[in-house]
Amino acid sequence: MNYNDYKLTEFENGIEVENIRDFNLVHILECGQCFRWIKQDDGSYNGIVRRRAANVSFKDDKLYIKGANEKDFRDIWFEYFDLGRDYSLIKEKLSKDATLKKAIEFGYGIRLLKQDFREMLISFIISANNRIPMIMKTIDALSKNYGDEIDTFIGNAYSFPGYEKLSKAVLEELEMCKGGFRCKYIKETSGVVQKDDDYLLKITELTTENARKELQKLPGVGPKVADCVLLYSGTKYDVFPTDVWVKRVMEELYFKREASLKEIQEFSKEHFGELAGFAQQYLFYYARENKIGR
DNA sequence: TTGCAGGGGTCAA
DNA sequence: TTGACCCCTGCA
Repeated sequence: MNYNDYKLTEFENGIEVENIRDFNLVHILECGQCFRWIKQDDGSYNGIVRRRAANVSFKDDKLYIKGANEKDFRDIWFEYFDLGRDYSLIKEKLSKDATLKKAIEFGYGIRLLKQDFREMLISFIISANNRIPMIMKTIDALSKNYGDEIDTFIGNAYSFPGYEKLSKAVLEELEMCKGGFRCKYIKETSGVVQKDDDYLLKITELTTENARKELQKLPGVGPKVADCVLLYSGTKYDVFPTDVWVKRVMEELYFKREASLKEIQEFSKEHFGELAGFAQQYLFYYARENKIGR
């Protein structure tokens, strides 16, 4: 799949992209990987990506992106929605596992978004022992207070703040964003990473195992957050972020008993290999929507 | 109305 | 290995 496989039509203030497969906005935007998309009454979503705001909707095999033109699609959205990847092939491979097949059929339109590494790092530090609505509120407040105002067709919006702004923020002011005990981690981690211009490059070049270790040196980053950052920034796909939902669904569907995080990690590595990150998304969505283990 | 448990982990002891 | 942790929601 590449850029030319999609037929683009520009309309006033947006584009229509035809021939999109394996795509469902609810599955993609509500499977816990992103925090800046808000569902509208008509079923479309408003969101902020990089320094752009957009409204996206999907019908039949057509993706509509308001606030974008053909060039934006090529520069931003094609990569963001991972449209170069053949998800039918991934699903086919993973569906050989009968258990996973069920989860895949349930979340058939899931895709892994390729998001900004810095935004993922800070966002998932915020996610620790937190709930999605709160995470979204904190990220929104951080952006309003420390990001840049960007001009958009849906009114004013704010880009996600850079490391420099966050590292220099006064802690007491950061705490106005309701990040609680995580605020000091945001500030400290931003400071560490900001000093190292090539941090992302360094992480990218490491093996997955070493990348996880390196990320965990940052304040507020443990194994789960490290895996989320790697996966949702599209840096490494052979990770298996294991939160309470994934732990529960693995115990219920595979182990049939309680299992340690270490056991689950080893199992996913052996069982799902290079595709572990994709498997995790289907399992997580299946577990949460069906309230597995609750 | 008030009070309390607990949440999509991490850290420190 | 275990408890504390910000803040908010749900529920008694």
